[in-house]
Amino acid sequence: MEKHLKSKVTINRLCYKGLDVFAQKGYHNTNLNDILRELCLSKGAFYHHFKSKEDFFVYIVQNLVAQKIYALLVEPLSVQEDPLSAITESLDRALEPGKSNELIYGFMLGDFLTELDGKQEQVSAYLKDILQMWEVNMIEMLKKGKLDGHIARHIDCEGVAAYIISSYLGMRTMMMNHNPKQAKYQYLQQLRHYFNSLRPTAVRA
Amino acid sequence: MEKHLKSKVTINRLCYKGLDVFAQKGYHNTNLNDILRELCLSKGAFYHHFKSKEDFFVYIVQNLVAQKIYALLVEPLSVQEDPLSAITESLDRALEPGKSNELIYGFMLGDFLTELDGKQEQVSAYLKDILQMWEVNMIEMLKKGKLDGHIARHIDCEGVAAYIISSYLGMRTMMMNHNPKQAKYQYLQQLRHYFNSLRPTAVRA
DNA sequence: ACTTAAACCGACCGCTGGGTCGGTCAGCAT
DNA sequence: ATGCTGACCGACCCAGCGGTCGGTTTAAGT
Repeated sequence: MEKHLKSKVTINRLCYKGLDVFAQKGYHNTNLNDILRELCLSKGAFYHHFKSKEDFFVYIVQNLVAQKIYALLVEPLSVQEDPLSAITESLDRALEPGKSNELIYGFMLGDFLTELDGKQEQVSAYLKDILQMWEVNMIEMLKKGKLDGHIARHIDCEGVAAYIISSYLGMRTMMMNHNPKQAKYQYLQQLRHYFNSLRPTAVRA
Repeated sequence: MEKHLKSKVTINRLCYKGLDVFAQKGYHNTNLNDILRELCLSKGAFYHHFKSKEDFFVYIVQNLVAQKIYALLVEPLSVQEDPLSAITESLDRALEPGKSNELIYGFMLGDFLTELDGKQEQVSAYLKDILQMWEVNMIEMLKKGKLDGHIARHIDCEGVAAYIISSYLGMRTMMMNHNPKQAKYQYLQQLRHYFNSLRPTAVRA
């Protein structure tokens, strides 16, 4: 195989495995040796491609997590006219339990932020950026929805976006005690109730 | 001072400082040496009273966190007839930024659960218990409120409780990027919107 | 074929931090 | 006085893990 390609393949293997392990065990609890052993790679291979564990993590966040969040939670917001429906559907899709290895990307942001806040300011800045990207896009869409008559005029779009994201991030912690499928169903149900309270009274379902 | 009393004092100092540091830096990021140095105590003193770091943490969770959660978030639910008002007020009070050292106890549960899940099953079991105590009490009160006509009959109380707690836990992550006072205000505002959607239509504000 | 450099190996380093252990000292009982 | 016990000290131990570095293999250029 070409060297260039081989390098790419190795980096990819490292990143996907890294994402997997980081998501499962958190940043501090994850050690490189475990990842390397599972991939049959050496310390040298790792430090040939990345200059530190932190660098590695940031690379993963920017290249895998950010893109997934965007594709799953940001981009779908603008394809529909009614922002509340768009949000509901995007979350529905994001919560769909895919193949076994599929990760629920949105959640990880919250987890990592919780773990790295305070310490590791560099890293958490990147995480915050991603969350904020989601938030500002949602606010934008909500405001647009207000103009189009999908949302009552007195509603505070910033507050709504923060509330939606909060509940989404928090659900992870709750889901650990419950059946995921049921939790998803319940969550979306309550989200719909909440959304109904945001609509102009004449349109309320 | 009597020996017995002196021991209690030391344990108390350790626990309160420990709670403080754990809440700020998380479990893994907290090291005993820092705590000990700040209290001018030695390793020996610590391991005379606690058999491990984990033991120490569990002791704190069971003795300080659980009680505070109960007093702040569980007990107040039953003093009022309308559960939705009771919940709003308890969260309002829980989110009130008290004295500088006051901790927002509810949040920590979510943080620790997020950090310790997977690994450290013993510990996270205790944390889950506390969360569940909150949840089942809330469900109970919601069901009672339904009978009393404060909540619409078709509402799924389990789902509502999970949704409330989720949003509460998740708000911590969001609040890190925002002004806490404004975040609290926005949060309660949206909570009220949501609650309005749960009331019987005739009573809806 | 020879050179070069990237990809990779794995032994090693050093720090961090949980945990140990022998010792000291104060207070209390006999 | 004597002995005992519980509170506490702090030097030390050691495992884990991030990071280093000299060496080896392999693919590509000439």
